[in-house]
Amino acid sequence: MADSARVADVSLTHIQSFVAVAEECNVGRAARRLHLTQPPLSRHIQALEDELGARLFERTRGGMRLLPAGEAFLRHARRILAEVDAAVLTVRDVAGSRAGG
Amino acid sequence: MADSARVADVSLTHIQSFVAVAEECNVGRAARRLHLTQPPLSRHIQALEDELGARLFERTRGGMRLLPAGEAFLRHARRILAEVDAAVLTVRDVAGSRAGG
DNA sequence: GCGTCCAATGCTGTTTCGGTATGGCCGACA
DNA sequence: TGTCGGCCATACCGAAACAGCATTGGACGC
Repeated sequence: MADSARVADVSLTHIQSFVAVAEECNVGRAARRLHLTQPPLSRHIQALEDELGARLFERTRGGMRLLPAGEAFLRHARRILAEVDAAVLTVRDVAGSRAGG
Repeated sequence: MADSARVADVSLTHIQSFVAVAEECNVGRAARRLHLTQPPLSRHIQALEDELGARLFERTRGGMRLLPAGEAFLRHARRILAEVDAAVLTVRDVAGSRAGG
């Protein structure tokens, strides 16, 4: 259909979850960092992998290790989050400067 | 705390909704384009404005017109969506080339 | 074998979300 | 002036999504 490669069902929440897990190499720790529990975070990763159609982590005995696809995604993920942050700040700045003076 | 300006509750869905409305200058039309109905889309915009703490559109008699804050956000929004698209494609490419050969 | 550490899964209560129906506003037109 | 049509916002409700708890299952160390 004409919807092309639509942004799919990837959500910012899933992306944040992914980055946290990638950095901690451990779902439980990442969960705490996100003020979440392990099961939903585990499902976030699964949902993301499912949506992307690619496995992002290797489940090892000790935790989670990034696969090549995961490393590629991580670079984009960080940029996306940074861009969202920038967008929020920009808007608040523009609106603030108009409202404030 | 260190969560600072965290990506907040802005969601990709809201961003997509915003872009559609910005381009159509009309909630109903944008809704159809997104395979949605007008009320939820109207709520997306409100939620986004609420989250950002800034009004993005001026509600005029004929529809929606971007305010300065909205124009600023639109530029970021397009970049975010493009970045997400790129991320998805990259991952599928990396995973595909490894799986396929 | 037993205890430990990890991620995954089953289940459930709550929250979120989209759709329908409706309201309020304003201009066009007769 | 009264009606019609187009617009966005709100009220309400049923369905889907989500987080948390409890538990399972796999792998290592002792």
